[in-house]
Amino acid sequence: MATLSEVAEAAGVSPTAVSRYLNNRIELPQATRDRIDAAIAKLNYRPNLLAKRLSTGKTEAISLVTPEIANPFFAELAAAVEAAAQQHGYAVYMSSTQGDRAREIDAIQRLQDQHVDGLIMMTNQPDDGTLAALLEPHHNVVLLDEDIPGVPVPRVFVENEQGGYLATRHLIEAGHREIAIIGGPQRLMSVSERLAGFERAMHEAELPVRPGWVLLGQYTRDYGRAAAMHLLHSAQRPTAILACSDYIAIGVLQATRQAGIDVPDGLSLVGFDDMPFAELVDPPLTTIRQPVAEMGRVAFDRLLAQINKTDAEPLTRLPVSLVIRKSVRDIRAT
Amino acid sequence: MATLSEVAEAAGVSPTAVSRYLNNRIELPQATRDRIDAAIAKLNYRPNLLAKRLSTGKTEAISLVTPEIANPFFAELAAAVEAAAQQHGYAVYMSSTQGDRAREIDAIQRLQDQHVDGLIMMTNQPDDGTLAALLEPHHNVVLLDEDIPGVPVPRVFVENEQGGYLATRHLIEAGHREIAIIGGPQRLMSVSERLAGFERAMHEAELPVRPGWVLLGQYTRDYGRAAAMHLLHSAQRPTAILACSDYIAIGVLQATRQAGIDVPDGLSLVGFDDMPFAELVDPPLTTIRQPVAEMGRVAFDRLLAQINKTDAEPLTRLPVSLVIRKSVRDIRAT
DNA sequence: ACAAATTAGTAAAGCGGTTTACAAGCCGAT
DNA sequence: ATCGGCTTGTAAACCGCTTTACTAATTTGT
Repeated sequence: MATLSEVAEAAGVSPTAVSRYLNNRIELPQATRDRIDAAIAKLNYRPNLLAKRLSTGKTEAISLVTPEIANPFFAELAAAVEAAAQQHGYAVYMSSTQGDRAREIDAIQRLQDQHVDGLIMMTNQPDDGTLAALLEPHHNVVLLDEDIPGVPVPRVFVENEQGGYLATRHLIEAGHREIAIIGGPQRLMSVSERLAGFERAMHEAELPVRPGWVLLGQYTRDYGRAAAMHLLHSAQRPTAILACSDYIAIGVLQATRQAGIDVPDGLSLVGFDDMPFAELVDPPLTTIRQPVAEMGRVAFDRLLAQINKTDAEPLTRLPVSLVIRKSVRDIRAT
Repeated sequence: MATLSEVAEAAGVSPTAVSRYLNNRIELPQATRDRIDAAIAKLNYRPNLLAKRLSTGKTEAISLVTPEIANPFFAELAAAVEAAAQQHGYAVYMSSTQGDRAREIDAIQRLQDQHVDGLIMMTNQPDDGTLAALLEPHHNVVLLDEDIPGVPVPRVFVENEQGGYLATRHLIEAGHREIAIIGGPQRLMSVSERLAGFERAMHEAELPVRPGWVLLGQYTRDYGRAAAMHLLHSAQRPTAILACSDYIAIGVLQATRQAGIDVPDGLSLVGFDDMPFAELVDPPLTTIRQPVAEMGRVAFDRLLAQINKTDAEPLTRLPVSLVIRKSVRDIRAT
């Protein structure tokens, strides 16, 4: 592997000249440039990244922390971030934390250790302050999808409240009055916001929000199934359920199957996220779509701005939209 | 950020001593060790990875190249690789190539540039020799899931032939005799192997393989739909289809819906991969399961062996299994 | 024609570790 | 008393690039 000095020698100039030429920090006459180019070609020179990094302190890499890369939602997000990063010449270092706090801390550590220039952080569990404290001294971080309160960095979220509102409105407009909501961990921002949207729509329609019909637990299929089971076996059953994630919705669907209830005829259901499988399940799921690709792109843009010390928008809210499929039945006709 | 020299000074020893102590290349008396440890703690010293990497030429990172990280199959594989890498202290750089040859080359380039210590390569399009030539000089590479012929590196594949065989046998045992197969690009190893398994089962049962019922195109939903459309509209229709991927199977399902044919009553269907959505679709898909997590783990193990110059198994074939759900109907009873 | 300004570079000091080669001090054995 | 061999280190080169500070040669302005 040829080095810069070897190239310089072959071209009859100093290493400095070659370095500066390659980094566009000097204007050289055509003749000199040709000699250098020739030397580079002849030696098949490629700059040693490791050396460059040590010298500049920049890594041209960012870290992407997701709870679980195998989850299609995060995988899509990761793909979008990676595409944006690639365009700007950044490599992406991935880590799935599996909801493990230690791994999240690890990832932040790597930022401290100059392993990467920046960090896009997604988490799916409430922070007890640990993460916030660790993140506090860093500016080159972006929070994506879910909040970690008290960290002075840009955030990229979706209009969760609006999503909850749209979904609930859709149910109400289909004639539903007995609506339950199943969501993830109560302390998660996305959950409380979606719930707020639900409540706004209910109040607007002068419908009561029954405490027993607000079930907050986990963003998982299992929780969705358990919660739905509970609802379906209680004395009074809702006619519709708003699931705060498509995973939860899938769980609900399992429960209805088990209970012998048809969706949408016996129960209407709206999901959240529009995961790739949402249109494949039976029935195809009416759900709230998040602009996943855009979230990834915007998150990277914000991070790049932070890395370059340009001021980034502190909070970006991306719009959601209702995707109507077949899991909601209009019961006004009845 | 404190440096090694500062630690050395604070501990009253030379930088060499500290470096060697930290890397377990020297035995020091307790007193000295305590002084060094105290200095490290006091200065909150963390070794600079960039410097270490330049010095040692090792990066403690590997690169994972997938066609498309948003695809759940690759995402799961990536998750498994990442988990294994994490355990051994390796970071993982991800790149999705989107089937773009230039991006694949890019990734190999990064290996050459010592960006990473090793490379796990997945591709989903036949190689014209370009990749093979680029990969040839490298030993620290592992090919996963799909072959690139002529590269002298370890490979980790599944028993594709056996998968094709199992799926076909299952259909034959359910009484099917008119079986079509829809697969990905003909030149892809996985395709030809799965086809070979199909043919073996057919021959064994003394059933003819009709050329018009072997449709090889893309591993996509769209191709699956188009191919199924074609089959369903021809004069003679198969009673069963073997789809060489679950994506293709989904496409087939779309086509049957459009054509008003019920699965499994009007047509039996077996998929391949057992993607997460396979059990969620309607009807739940009978399919061939690949041991995704194990594939990722084994691939990393092989790569690690290569990096450490221990000889790795040149070819590993992981077993597949049939997962019976509801997309195949036994027509013998008819 | 001569100073000033520009052009076309260079030498050398980092960046923060690792590693090779070498050495002082001390001990036990001869 | 001396030799060899451990123990406990150290000095300095090196990894390959970037960058600051500087200069010789050439052009421009007057």
